Amino acid sequence: MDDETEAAVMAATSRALCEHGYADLTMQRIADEWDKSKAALHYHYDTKEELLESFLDWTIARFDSRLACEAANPCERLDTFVEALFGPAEESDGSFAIALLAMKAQAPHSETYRDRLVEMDARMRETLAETIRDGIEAGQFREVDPEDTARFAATAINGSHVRRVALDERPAEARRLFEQYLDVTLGREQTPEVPV
Amino acid sequence: MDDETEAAVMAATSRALCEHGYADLTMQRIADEWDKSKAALHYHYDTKEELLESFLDWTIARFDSRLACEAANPCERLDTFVEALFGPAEESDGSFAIALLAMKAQAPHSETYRDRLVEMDARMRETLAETIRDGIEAGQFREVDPEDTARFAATAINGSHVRRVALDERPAEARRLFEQYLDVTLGREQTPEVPV
DNA sequence: CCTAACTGACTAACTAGTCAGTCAAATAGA
DNA sequence: TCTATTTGACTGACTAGTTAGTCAGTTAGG
Repeated sequence: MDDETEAAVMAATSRALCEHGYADLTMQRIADEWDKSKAALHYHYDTKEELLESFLDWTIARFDSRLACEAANPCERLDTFVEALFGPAEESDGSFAIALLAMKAQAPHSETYRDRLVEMDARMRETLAETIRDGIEAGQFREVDPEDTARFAATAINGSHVRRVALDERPAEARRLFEQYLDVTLGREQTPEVPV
Repeated sequence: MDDETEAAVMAATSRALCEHGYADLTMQRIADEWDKSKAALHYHYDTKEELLESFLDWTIARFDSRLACEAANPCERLDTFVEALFGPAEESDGSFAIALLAMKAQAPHSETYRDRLVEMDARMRETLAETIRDGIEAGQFREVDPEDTARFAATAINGSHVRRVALDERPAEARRLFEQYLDVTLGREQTPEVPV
């Protein structure tokens, strides 16, 4: 199966999942979004389970690639991070967040899902912790515990994610508070007078 | 329908939802957990949708009652809050968190769910903001913005909740970081030297 | 002509919801 | 008080519709 076909199926799955939700996600609906028959779907993926695992992999890969940043400056790297998580792409679309939360909610019932989400989280935290370590070493950030700070930041990101999906809260609001938290905690910029 | 019956059905729904997940939650499975027939369920609740809306109401009511605290001291009220969210009940059980996240993930596809979750969140944030306001007035907390701080705290709580369900992370870990955040942000206790 | 990609029609299993009838306990009538 | 009737809670069997997955056969390109 070529990459183009895979991408088309994954995009169709994403659309179907956003429109109908995980509970009402059927092979027929994915096929409809793909504009092919249900049997064509089964030609490429033996079972629904197999398709959905591929979809989780694809989703995580997209997430990883968005977070990738080669900048040397820790501050800059953090900005890219925030931009990837709360930027205009997230603001307008939201399908990514909806699909990902659907699978997070399914994690307690699927070891496969859970394992991959744990891996994805570990990678994100490691990226964050490393950036914080570098920032401290460069004298740009305060001397916080990098692992703890990364974990709490990840928790805040997870929280923003749920709120965006479950409460339909604007990512811009979450972004403002998250950046404020980073500024205060890491001692970036000028005014830690009245922190939040 | 008496309260006892309702409680039994709600508990059965909770068990079925935790065991099978929202996607595989059927009237038959709820009935099995209740040890009654599927028809008995339809005798009390006309449709599955009606039953699940009742279940969300019941879940939110349980959440609210857990957060209730009459203490006058803001610090104490905050402690009760943390205890209710991360305490031993949450540590051992987890069914509450799993069920709630299942419905949060479903929110984009159900206005009813979304409305109720938004209300529940507003109540939680208002409780937090008021406690913070009182704490500032009493000179116990730093002069932070109560609404912003409450919103970010709520986001961190939401995040801990997802991590507990999706990543199977221990609540005790989340609690430690959350309390550290509160201590530093609100200026509780002694050492804001090396904040996280 | 061969093969990869695909279709439409099919099946077996499962779904929400219905319905006629059961049964015990409450209620009413004498 | 004894009996007749009603009522609320429930059951097992049923229906109509939907689901994942199969399969024989079609089609287009090399």
